[in-house]
Amino acid sequence: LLSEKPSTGYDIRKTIKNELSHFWNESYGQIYPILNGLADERLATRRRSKQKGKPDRQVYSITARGKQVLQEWLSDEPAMQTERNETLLKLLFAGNLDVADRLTLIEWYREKQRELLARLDDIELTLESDSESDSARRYGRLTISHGRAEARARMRWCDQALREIEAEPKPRTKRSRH
Amino acid sequence: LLSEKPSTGYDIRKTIKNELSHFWNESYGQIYPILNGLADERLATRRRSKQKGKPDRQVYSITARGKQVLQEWLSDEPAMQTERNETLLKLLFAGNLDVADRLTLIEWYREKQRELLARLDDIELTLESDSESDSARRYGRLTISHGRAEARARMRWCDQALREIEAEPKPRTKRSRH
DNA sequence: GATCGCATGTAAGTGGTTACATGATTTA
DNA sequence: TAAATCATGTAACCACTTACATGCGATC
Repeated sequence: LLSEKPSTGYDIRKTIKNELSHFWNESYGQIYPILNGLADERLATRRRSKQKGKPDRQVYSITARGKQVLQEWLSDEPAMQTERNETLLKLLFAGNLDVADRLTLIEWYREKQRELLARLDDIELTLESDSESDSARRYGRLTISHGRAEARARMRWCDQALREIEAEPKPRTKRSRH
Repeated sequence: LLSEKPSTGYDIRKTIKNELSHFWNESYGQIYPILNGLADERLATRRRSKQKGKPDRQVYSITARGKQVLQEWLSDEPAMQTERNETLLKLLFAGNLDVADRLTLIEWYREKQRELLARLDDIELTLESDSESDSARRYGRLTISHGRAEARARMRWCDQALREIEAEPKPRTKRSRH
């Protein structure tokens, strides 16, 4: 983010929350120590900026060396994140639940995707107004369309899953005969 | 997994790798201490089983209390995982790369989705032959179709992204005039 | 003779969140 | 007057991976 503009830890957190939260997140507990580390390694410089009535700001700017290291990192193959989907994990063991709870699980997941789509609309607006560079705006739009494609695919899957669960053959258990 | 059948840590790792790796992963460093913890909390019992020529197996079985705790966990709303996609993160700053490297990034991602689809075919076969219960097989199939829906959506997005990047207006930089 | 599968585990390190501490100003 | 926003940071804790240690038997 410093390659776009000099920022404080607080700024960075805000940007991530407003514009990147559909595919990335960092907490203060990560951001502040990392910025310190960047300064130690001379990948960024720090400048204290005084304000009236507000705490001092620590403004970090990327250095030439920082830009170089960034470019090297960008050229490396991305590390694939370990996929984790707790909904699917629960679904796999849904045999331990009754049918109503299985449906609730999928409906909950579907609702989350709907919420994500709504949030993507907000992020898109922020992105169009706040992006520093043309390329950040252009590629930001692509991250949005990626999010939408995934969310829509998941919603369609939910619809299919709901139909299948509703159509499940009722197993005649010992209990059901009473 | 113990609700399906009694298993050792080694078994569990294998099952996760062969049947759940498209949406979940655990390493030995997690599994063995967790199984120990389950036994401590009386959610599972441990039985040492001797073998000829092979190390002893520690076989864990779920207890009644374990089944109850499992059902409670299944009934809770899933905790949504923090989404992280390093490809999108790199894409957002792709303005620092030349156009060829931007295309390479998306092509790499597309290839990963193709590989995932191939792996899903393998997982499906394992699942059909190895699943313990009917419901595990039925819901296992649903996790596969979820994976396919996501992978296909991402591939279509890649195709779109590649077209857009190729069609980008060439910015007339100072360097390009030489 | 090398490597793979079986089998259990630990130690060190990394990555990450949450809660806390502090405190002024602005907004509801 | 309660709360949100601005602003920086740390400590405690949790989650997770990687590498290591051990060792037999089977396969290539």
